[in-house]
Amino acid sequence: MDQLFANIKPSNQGKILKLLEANRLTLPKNVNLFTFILNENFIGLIEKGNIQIIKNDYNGNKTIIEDLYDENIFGSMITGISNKEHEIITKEETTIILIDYDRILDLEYQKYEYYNQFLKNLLKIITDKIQDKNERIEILTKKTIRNKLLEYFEILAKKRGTRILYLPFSLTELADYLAVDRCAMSRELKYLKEEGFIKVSTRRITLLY
Amino acid sequence: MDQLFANIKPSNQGKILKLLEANRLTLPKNVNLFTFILNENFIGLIEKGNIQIIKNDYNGNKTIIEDLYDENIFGSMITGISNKEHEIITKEETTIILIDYDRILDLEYQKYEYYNQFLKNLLKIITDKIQDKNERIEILTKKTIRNKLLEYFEILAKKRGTRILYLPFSLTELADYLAVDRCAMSRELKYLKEEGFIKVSTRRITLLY
DNA sequence: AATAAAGTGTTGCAATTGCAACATTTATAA
DNA sequence: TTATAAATGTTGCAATTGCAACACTTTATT
Repeated sequence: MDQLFANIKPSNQGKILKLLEANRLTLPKNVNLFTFILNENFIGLIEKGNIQIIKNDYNGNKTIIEDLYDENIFGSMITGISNKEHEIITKEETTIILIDYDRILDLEYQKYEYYNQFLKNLLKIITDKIQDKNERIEILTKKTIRNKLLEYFEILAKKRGTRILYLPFSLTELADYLAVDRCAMSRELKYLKEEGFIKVSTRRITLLY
Repeated sequence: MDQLFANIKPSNQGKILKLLEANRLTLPKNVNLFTFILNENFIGLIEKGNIQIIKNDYNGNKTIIEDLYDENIFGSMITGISNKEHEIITKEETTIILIDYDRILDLEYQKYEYYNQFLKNLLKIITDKIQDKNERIEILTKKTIRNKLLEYFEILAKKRGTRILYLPFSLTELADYLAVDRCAMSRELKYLKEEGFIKVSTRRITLLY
């Protein structure tokens, strides 16, 4: 909520949600959000919890497109997801706010001064999201598994400000994120360990370089 | 201009540009925009021309991050580019409008009713850009050169509504975009031709499946 | 606590890819 | 027009990767 409603008084936050006919949902673990989303274009805002946006292609390959936590945002327009090819899965109990995107772009709200601020906040959240995409592209662009891993670690280290990294997901999911074979990645991690570049214990990775 | 100023009267368009202290520049072919951009955070809007945003990594690998034409938008916040690692190169004579991004997010403009529309237009442009990123990720996620090519062709075909495709850039640049070795890609294109999947003549590719 | 399910580690092998080196064609500029 | 640069095509070979099959460990669930 923080980001989307930054510089908007709490009393006006409720008004915006009403104007937009937003719905708040709390869902248990392991459900597909598309069961609950009926609009074509929507924005979802995670109040608390964790969801993953997953694409299954015709080869049976599964790709994690996004892995999202509190205050993150997702949606058909933003993420380019559709219920035909994608799943939005809650990884734990999650509370989301659903907004009809078409209402956001509707002109009639412009008379509310706080709505302008709302749009700016939305803009900020979305540009942050583009940064994430760029990082992912940066990683996927590397030609070897080793370089993908190192780039990923580097980005994570910069974000967290430490070289002791706690992976936000399992190694299986990491392989999906990097779009490489899990076994091949496991092998490469072993080499990196043997060559003294990293130390690994469960999901904690220490960068030694 | 069209997209960014959709539903804004021409007279107000000029006012917005003035409010934002926007600069219009016309640049010759093959110059690096960073020579002209001094702000930390900026948005560039292409009125006419073609630019590429290129990243050079420490291995000397060059990656085309974006290939942009008329009415497209780019910028530090949107594209995550910085003059340390990136080049913004004009591929032909190009006219751009440069806007200080920080001014856009500044609150004092909210009293102008057309400014709200401007923000909404910006939002739309940016969400479109996310779609592009998603497509790129979709492609990079494929594990073989063949599948990357086919995914790329498929996306292009859907966009253009035809299975006769004119590539928007050279094969060398396409290899960069797909993040694969040019020679290996050339070989794979040959196989695709031999197996009757595609026909190629210069930059025209016909999908036969 | 027992059982099931999910995640991890390992490795041989075949397929795919990057790299390098070079020939040829096409585009650009003097 | 000619020289120059850029783009494209080709191919052997070594490096990297995906795949498959399996053992083992950790995490959930009843």
